Amino acid sequence: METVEKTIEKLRVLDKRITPQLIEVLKVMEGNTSHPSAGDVYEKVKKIFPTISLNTVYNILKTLNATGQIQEILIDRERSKYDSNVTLHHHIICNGCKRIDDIFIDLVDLAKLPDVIIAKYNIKDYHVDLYGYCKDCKDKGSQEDSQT
Amino acid sequence: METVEKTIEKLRVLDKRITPQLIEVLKVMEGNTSHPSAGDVYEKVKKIFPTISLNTVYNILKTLNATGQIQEILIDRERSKYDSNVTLHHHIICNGCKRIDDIFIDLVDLAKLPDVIIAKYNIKDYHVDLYGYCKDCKDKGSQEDSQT
DNA sequence: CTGTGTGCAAAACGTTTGCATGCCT
DNA sequence: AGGCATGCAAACGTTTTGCACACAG
Repeated sequence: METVEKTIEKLRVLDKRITPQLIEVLKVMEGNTSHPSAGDVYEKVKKIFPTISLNTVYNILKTLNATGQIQEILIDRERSKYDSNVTLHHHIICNGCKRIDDIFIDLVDLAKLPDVIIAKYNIKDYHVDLYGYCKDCKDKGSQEDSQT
Repeated sequence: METVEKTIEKLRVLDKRITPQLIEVLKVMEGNTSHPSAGDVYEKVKKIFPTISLNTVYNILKTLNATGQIQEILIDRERSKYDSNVTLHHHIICNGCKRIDDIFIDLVDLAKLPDVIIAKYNIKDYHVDLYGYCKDCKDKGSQEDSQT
């Protein structure tokens, strides 16, 4: 998403009601690169807006995702995470602590795909997930495989 | 995974007990390219082995995944899917019907990653998920976006 | 004023856990 | 015979649903 203000404008155009709860969620997500879960967002918003319900956070995140302001990340089986950056980028997931870092280098060459496949499916989007171990986990020796 | 027989041998080496339930799950997975969920596997095995429990299917799939015989796929938020093909390949997900097809062309050029990142994380593995619409869904006009 | 968004509670769903029993080795 | 795997039931955590109320437009 862009700034809170610009996002509000986009939502207004889509006839969405601009509620204080929505604005708080936007503030939490703006520039947030930590890929928070719905629960994470709820906890943060609750500090500023104590009466908000988890359900409302789910509703707002669903709307933001459906309208393309944010992107739902399906990497952690236990809970969805949300990415405020909807531009093309990829993720590196640490097999140890499960943290998700962003990569802004496009590693994919769609031109390698045969025309048959391009024609058969309408590829609109793609994600690359790289799996490894982050520095912290390497230092702690948390790898379950390879070099001791 | 390879053939049921070869997989059994690998599991035997790992001191896993070869139970009839395990064998039935292996039979369901062998050569299966439909990326079934635990529930799907359960339903199929139950036809041949009516007393098997869903829990047992979960246990077996977990073991097979942990030992590298199959691979858990985290694409569908609602349920894990399992891929009997553990060789490097990617997935095309239909935004309409959510079916997952396999792509055996490697689209990724890891060499594009700066050495800094390669050194920082130990990239061991990567997945590419392409999103589009399969032929069926295109014919049905199920796209939610673009060209009518 | 109208109806969408909120908040509460309860339900739903996939998955995990606990435990007694069974059967592979 | 010993102990891991099974099967049943209950628990768990996330997400969804239903409904009355509130407030943005």
